[in-house]
Amino acid sequence: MGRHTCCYKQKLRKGLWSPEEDEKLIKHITKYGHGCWSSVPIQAGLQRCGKSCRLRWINYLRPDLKRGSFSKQEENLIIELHAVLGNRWSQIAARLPGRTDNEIKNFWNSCIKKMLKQRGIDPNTHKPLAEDKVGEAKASRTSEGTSGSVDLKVPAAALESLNDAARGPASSSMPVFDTCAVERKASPMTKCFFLDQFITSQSSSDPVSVFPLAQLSFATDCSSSETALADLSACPNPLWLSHNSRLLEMNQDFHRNTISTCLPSVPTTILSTSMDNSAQICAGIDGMQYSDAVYSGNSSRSSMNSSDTVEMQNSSSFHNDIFLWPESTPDKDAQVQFEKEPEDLKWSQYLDGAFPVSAATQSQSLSQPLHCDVKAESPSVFSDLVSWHQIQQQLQSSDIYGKDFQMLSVGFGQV
DNA sequence: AACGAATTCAACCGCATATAG
DNA sequence: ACTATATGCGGTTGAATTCGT
Repeated sequence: MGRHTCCYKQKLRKGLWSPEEDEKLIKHITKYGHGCWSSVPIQAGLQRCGKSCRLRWINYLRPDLKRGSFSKQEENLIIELHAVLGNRWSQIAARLPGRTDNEIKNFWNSCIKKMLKQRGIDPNTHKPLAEDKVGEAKASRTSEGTSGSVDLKVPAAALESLNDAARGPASSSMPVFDTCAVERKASPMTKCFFLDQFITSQSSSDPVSVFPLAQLSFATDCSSSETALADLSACPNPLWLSHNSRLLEMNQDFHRNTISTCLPSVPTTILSTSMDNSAQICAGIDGMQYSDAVYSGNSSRSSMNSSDTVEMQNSSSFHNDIFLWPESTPDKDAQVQFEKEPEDLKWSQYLDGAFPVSAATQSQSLSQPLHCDVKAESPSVFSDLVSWHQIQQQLQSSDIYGKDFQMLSVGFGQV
């Protein structure tokens, strides 16, 4: 345990990487992939430990990094996610395409923390600083009375910000979330569950439908989809939150169906179950207009390979932090892209920016923590996506599903 | 222009967990 | 089951850069 064995070896360079070292590492990974990180420095002729190579690649050299300053949306998302996840930077990073955990962590520590303090918000608790002290005292009193209570990190600040957003001009019909209601629901038995990806639709004739498009992501204190699901099964009163902490009012049918439909999912499965069950899993969400399908997620590493991730970059837009459906149809370039086998894509070409990757597709295919993107061992998702395209085309030609279908395609990954 | 303070951010460290043998 | 090794994560450090005087 502890320090990596290669770190004990002599003559290993430390400190900043030189351009020559970067070049060696890029060339090596471009040509061979990283494989076993501990062997990378030897094979690449670098006087570094594998760990250092990995870090350099992940945080600086990999081509799908966004770089540049954080957008307002990203900033808000980080704050909301932090309210739920705490300092789980890797999980937060998984929901911010092109950003690394290190980058987000630095941004949090250098900028957001300061900003929140200036606004009178405790960056740790996400509550107003003055109120926080009262809350602490209250918490200590209640904890004396309730042993073994669940540490429910209900994102009060996030909900506050959502309420602010909901009060905005673009969201007159948005639900105004009642933070008190959340607290009421937050009995010791309550747990929060998150859907990585779902879609809502609303028409005059149909009730709002919710399609749980991806796997159950995580619970506040669960390590995997499986444990989250086990918890969900045992939890009588779960709180459903979207990836960015939005509170979802779900009825019991939704809970039951989610258990049966949300587990390790591949795109075709998602499609079929979601489409088949869409009528059954209508949930009681009133007036919900946004979609959280903007970021997908593959937080469940146990069930999905990172290269299987279907990540969507919004070609849509936010207004007042509310997701707006795109008017345009899916990007045809992106479709062409996915119809190619990943093996056809030369990594070196990618590094050179040679092959045509639309902005949307770029983050789709490469937004998740790398290392798998280089290996490109699992083309299954691509074939699934081809199927998806075929179905999509059929459905579009039939013109039956109209806007719902458009929503689905957007949520599915803007393919 | 020069200096020190503040800030940023790449990289390191140590630990926990996963995996292979 | 146990041990050694590999990987990933979050906290921390410190060099480089920016800012203020």
